[in-house]
Amino acid sequence: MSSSITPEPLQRLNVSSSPQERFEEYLQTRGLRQTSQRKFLIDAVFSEHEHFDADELIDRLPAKGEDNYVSSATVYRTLREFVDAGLLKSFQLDGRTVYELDYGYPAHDHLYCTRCKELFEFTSEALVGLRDQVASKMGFRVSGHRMIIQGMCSDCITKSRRKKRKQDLV
Amino acid sequence: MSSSITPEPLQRLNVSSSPQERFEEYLQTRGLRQTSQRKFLIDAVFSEHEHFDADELIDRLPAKGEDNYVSSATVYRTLREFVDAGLLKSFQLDGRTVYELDYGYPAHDHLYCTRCKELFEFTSEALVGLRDQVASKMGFRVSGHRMIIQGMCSDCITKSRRKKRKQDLV
DNA sequence: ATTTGTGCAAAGCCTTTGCATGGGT
DNA sequence: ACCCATGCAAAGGCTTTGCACAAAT
Repeated sequence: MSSSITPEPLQRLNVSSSPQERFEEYLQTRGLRQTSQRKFLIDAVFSEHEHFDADELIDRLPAKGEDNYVSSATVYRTLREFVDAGLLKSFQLDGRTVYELDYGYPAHDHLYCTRCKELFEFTSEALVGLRDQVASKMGFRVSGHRMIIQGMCSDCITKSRRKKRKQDLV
Repeated sequence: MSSSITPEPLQRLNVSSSPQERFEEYLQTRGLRQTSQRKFLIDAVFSEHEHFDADELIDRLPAKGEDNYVSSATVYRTLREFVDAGLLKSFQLDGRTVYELDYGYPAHDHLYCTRCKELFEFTSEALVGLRDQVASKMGFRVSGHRMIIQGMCSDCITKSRRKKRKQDLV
């Protein structure tokens, strides 16, 4: 029961095909095309598993004039496709759209530190059980959920204590 | 245990002062002013307890030229103050900011029907317990949370079945 | 050859803000 | 009299879109 909460970093799951392969399949079944931009973006996105928004992604991509430059419009369009294809998940935080890897990673929820703005992940089977119990009581057919716990992470608790001590000395 | 989920409509709690009184207090302690617009808006907002966004609120307020007209800028500014004052809560849904009554109402979470776009409320003590348990494992100091269960409400399930049956007949 | 994708710039949507005027205290 | 609040219009931040050209099938 208490082991149902997993604060450890999430591991990639064993999945039969890579994100690249899965996206190819997605494109082919809909008569869409494989382009250099799409290939480049999928590699860029899956090269690290942080949370990011469109702007952050654009910042770490080649700038205009450099090789492999991709316009922002295409980045936005492609991020949507990745979500459609089940490669990424997206949600809203502080007004912007945040993306995270979905394909190949276990379902999880988030803790959000309102001081350092960092997102932490956790998994809890009990939460999913509770969700389904609530939904069934309400006659709902569940398709998903979004749980974000807001607060202050341990690092920030420490830092804010230090800061407060300093202030108290003045 | 099973009684910890409350799908029934939320009731107003007994609170010593009205939203109006509480807002007056809030304004006075900060040297802010009571204006006709603020009074009018607080009445408009607390006259029904639905979820709404700025646009929906503006739509049901008097139009430009009519009595008690309030500019959109003031509506936006005032909604923020209501949140600061603890009268309203706000959260993001599908990109827009949704407001709901907070002062005088018990804490709760939401089910969101992605078909009819309606929000339903539920309360669950177990969810709060789980939240605190997760947070403490992660060294977090909790300040709040946001849980939204997405899916299809019972009405929409019925409707979509009917629709499907019709389609099948064609 | 056909049809989708891309880049560019413009527009959209929701919300905030600068500024001059109006109104509480 | 002071200074906060309002209305207006303009600007902001993020995202989408129309269009002409480029590229994939």
